[in-house]
Amino acid sequence: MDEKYDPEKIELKWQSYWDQHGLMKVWEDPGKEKYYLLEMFPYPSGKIHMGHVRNYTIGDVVARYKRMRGFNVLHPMGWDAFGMPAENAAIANRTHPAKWTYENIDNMRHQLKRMGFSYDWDREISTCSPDYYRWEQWLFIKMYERNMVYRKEAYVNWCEHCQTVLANEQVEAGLCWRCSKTVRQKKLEQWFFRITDYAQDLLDYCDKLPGWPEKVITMQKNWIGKSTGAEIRFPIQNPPEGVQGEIPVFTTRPDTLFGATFMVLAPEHPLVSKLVGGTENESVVLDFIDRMATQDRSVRALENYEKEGVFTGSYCINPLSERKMPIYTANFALMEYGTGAVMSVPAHDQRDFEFAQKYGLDIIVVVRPEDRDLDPQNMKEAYTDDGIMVNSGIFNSMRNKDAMEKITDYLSQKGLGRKTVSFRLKDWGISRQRYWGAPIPIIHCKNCGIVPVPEKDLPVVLPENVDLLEGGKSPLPKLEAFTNTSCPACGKSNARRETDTMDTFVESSWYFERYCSPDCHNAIFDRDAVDYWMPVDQYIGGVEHAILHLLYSRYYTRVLHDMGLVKFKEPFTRLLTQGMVCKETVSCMEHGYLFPNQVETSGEHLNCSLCGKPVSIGRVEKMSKSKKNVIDPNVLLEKYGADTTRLFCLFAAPPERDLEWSEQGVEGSFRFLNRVWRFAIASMEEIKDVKAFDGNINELNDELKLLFKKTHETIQKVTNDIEERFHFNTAISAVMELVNALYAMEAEREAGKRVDEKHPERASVLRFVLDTIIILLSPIVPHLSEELWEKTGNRNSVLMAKWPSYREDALAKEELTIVIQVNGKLRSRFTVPADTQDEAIKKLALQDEKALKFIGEKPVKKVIVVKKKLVNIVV
RNA sequence: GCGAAAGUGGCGGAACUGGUAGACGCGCUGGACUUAGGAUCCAGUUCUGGAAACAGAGUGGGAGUUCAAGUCUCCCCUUUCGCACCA
Repeated sequence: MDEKYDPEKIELKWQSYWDQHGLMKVWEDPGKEKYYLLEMFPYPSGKIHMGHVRNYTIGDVVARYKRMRGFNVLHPMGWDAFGMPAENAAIANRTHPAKWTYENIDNMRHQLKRMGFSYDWDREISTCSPDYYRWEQWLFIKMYERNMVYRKEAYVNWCEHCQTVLANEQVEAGLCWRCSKTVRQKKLEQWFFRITDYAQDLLDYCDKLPGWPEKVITMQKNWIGKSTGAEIRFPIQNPPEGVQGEIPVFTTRPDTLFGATFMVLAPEHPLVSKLVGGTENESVVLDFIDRMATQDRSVRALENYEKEGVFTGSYCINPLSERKMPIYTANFALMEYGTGAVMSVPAHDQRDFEFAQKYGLDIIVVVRPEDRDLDPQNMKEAYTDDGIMVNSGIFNSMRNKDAMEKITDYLSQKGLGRKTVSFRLKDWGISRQRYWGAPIPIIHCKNCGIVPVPEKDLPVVLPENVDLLEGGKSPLPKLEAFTNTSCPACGKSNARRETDTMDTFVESSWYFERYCSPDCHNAIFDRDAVDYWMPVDQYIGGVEHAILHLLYSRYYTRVLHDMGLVKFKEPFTRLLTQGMVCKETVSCMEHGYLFPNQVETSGEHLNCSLCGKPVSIGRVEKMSKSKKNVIDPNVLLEKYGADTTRLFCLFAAPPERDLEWSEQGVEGSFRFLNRVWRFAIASMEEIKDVKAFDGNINELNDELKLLFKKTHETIQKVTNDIEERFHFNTAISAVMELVNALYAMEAEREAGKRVDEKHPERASVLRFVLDTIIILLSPIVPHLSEELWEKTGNRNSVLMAKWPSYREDALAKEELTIVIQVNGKLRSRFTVPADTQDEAIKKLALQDEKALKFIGEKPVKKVIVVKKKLVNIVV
């Protein structure tokens, strides 16, 4: 009976067993408490990588654990299947994005199944399927009806050569990634979601998400970026014909208004071209605007970016000081923030200060520190701290904090401004001029304007019979069979279908609701199912989605809530952001980065397999194809199997931290599983027909009693580690200790130290210990556990087993080790029966030989007794 | 620049509310079993001195609180991450 541990054999066996017996299927069961465990669904790029493996392993352990704790666990998986890589691959490989995507999905599904994850595959969804996106289109129309969607002009990265829009990551140093021509900012009519309507609510609820990592909450708050201040209107002096007479600005420092000496408009500000139209400044200004438009946004955001601007030739009037302020346009003013106009106060704002210095503009100090005066001539930088008001008319000598409010009040009374807030968060632009996405369900009619597609005509199916164009331009606008349509409102046939598709973040903003009833045909989801399952109890994914995906999902949930479709506002009760999977990089002088299999060992040295030269080991970095420090999960599966891979992912680091990949660590995990396997197989005969011990511990001898107690301690430790902190690494080491204890016991027996007869309860205790080890390990290494569970004579899948509880009596210590410190330093220790009183312990400690040695002649000043732990003698 | 997190053996990492620092694993050293083992089992492994008993030092650096500090407070250094012309 010396069966070897053969991971592949048993893993395939149990995967098909679970499948055939439908063990992973779930449905609503009002009699059971639900637990919705969700991992972020992947983009079907072709293969799963170690990041997925780690993410989904963590999730699977929790899902299986919660299930054994009696919860009705929803644990679904699907595909975030729209997006650009499919288009790129399609062009490169002369295939179709749909074909490419579905093939990838098949491959990745197969890989995930091979990992043994406990998904209910009947709930699988692909966002590129019309069954899915028709409800996204439906919701778009509902949002349109509620004025949650609107259209406005916005800038996109545009490559004139390829005639296409580019995503930010396709712009490399201001150039098109494909043709290396200059990318321009181009204005296009686009669709937007009014996420800013919810800015305040999204911010407020940040503090009502105790199950979220602090870090993510902070990132969300920063992203929403609320600031309080005032909107102030500056009249324009002699505005040209047909131009609004004033410039509204947003400022957080209304107290410095008297110090505003010039105005800066963003280059994109519509007023700029109007002000210079027909003037001598026109060509200079327009050149400047044009130059800014061709600049890559990332270049513009670079550190130490030189401030630069031009005078428009116009002036506006400071509403309080009545000073004539020149109007500039400059690169540091952003159209997206506030009103796109800045009242510049060089004395009290660093950017304005630098700009004023460069262009010789006036600096007026209006806030001075309490202990000194400021001389504008000699200032080296702006003074941005608090102080006392000066040069500010009736507000002089106030504290600037007080003046903020007073000035704002004064402005409101005079109708020159008002108190307001500004958010950094912008409305969500969802238009993509791309092919592989969900079509926006809108029809443009020459008579009726914008008309939503009627519900009965949904879905607007993305046509599959298209030729993708070199350069990445969407084929949709030229596809007449798609664009030509009749208007649903007036019936005229000269209407044109919208050809923009939706941002893929839209699909991922509600997929978790769709999982509740993935086959629902007559609604976006089944109301009862969503009421039962949602919200998600535990969401697990990478920090890279800490802002956009999570914020959009929170926003979408609010939209659904306000439409009365769901009862909750927050979709994810608890969030875990797992760390990255990292590995050292290896590179060769000649060949650059090397894949792990391009490195060969010769003696002590590591050499490049291409040229034989020695390689250098680089820093530990996130696994990435470009750095070649990747491990293919398939290779691990072949060599060690799914259980070892899972075990190592969990053991090497706690989930929220980065994990450093180590081949030797994987070996160690494999070795541990073999240890468990061998012990179980060796004990099989002995325990097969025996019931697990659950009797009076006093019936056991010392050896068995100790083992029995240790087992209960392990149950407690593992349960706490998983339940409270998801610290699987310490849970695993607790089980390792228990396994080591089993081996130690056998070693002692073999060494002949215990010649006494076998204790009558030995088999039953052993059975209890082994059953426990198998159950405790089963969420982590489910296949091995199933196999051993079966082999040791248990019935049913270990999935059906109940998570063990620990017996208080078995945890109770009989003896305590008391530590003796002298002046805080550890000097000695002794054991006492657990019920020894503090006074007695103190007495024993003061008699302790070693302790006395350190006390010597010195008088004892004080003795501190910490219950059940230690005695500190102060001399 | 602002904000957050983290610095513990040769390495990955333990140490719950201040109370035995280094669990568990890797690596290394020695031994056993073996034709052989890179398999397995056993023992050792923070550093310094010592054959050992034992003693001293020790959680990035420096101060402080405390009977007692990896853990709390202050200052500094380093690393990682996030934000960064946000008016």
